[in-house]
Amino acid sequence: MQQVKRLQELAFFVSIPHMAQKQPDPYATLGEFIKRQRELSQLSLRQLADICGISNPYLSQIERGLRTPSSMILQSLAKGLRISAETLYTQAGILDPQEAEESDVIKAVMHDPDLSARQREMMIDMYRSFRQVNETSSTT
Amino acid sequence: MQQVKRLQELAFFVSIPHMAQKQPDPYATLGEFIKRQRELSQLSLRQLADICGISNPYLSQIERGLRTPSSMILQSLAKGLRISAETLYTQAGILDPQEAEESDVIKAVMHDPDLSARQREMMIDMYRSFRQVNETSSTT
DNA sequence: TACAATCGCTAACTTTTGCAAGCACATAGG
DNA sequence: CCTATGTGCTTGCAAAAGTTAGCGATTGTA
Repeated sequence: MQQVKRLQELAFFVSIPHMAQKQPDPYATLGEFIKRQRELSQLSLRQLADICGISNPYLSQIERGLRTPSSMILQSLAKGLRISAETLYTQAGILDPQEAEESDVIKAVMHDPDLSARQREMMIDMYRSFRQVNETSSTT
Repeated sequence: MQQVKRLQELAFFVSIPHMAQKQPDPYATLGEFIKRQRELSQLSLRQLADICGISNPYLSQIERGLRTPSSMILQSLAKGLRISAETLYTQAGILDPQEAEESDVIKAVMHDPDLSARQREMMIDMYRSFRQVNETSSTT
């Protein structure tokens, strides 16, 4: 139930510009980021909208943070802006940035679709324990 | 304009189960994949729905491919299933597969310089056990 | 048998997404 | 001056997303 609240907070953060002060990034909201990218590409709002196959009023609303675009629209925007979809998702606060910095083992475990959630958790715990043990024993 | 059509095709592909024959993956659709993950985690539909903060009928519809979840719902599902959001997006056909590079857990473990040989062995054993358990339990 | 709890699903509803039509403003060109 | 074409924005509206209430079926338990 409290997850709902977290979702709402995320939504709020994504769509409302002045909530962006949390991040040091000057283009913190998804909309601002997209607008910035569009302007860097010298594209007008309509041009980008046409390229992406979405309507121009809608793109306008996205840029101003009035609408939260769906996954597919976001994907389409990523293609239009020649940007990795992951970058866009990260900007939108949808993808975890720190995940990229995790160790390869953890990443691999997280990505393995053949393990259950519990099993993944166990393997990651195990891995972290090993790392910790090695840490302390080497500083002896 | 033809981008619109591509979007629709993607939507169709994502949501309609029997369109999934294109992929060799037996859990090709997002819904099937989520269901599989949920069952691996021994969670009932309602339990996962509660964890993710969404309604159970909606999760049911997602699993059956009747609804396309938004980015935020997908993210929430990823968290609930302890799986990388990227993996989920890739399954949904929203992220390119090569971007998410499903690196092998064993390979990652083998290459990790911070683990001892013994620790590597243990992790790989553990991983193999899990896989085997899942194998037998899914052939029910 | 009956009562309670859990499973997944259906139906009806509210909310949000995304679009078509059209507004106001600016820069030109005839 | 008047049309033309560009910019971004506002306004309803259809179609999806997502929720609440409740169904029938199953399981355990008294």
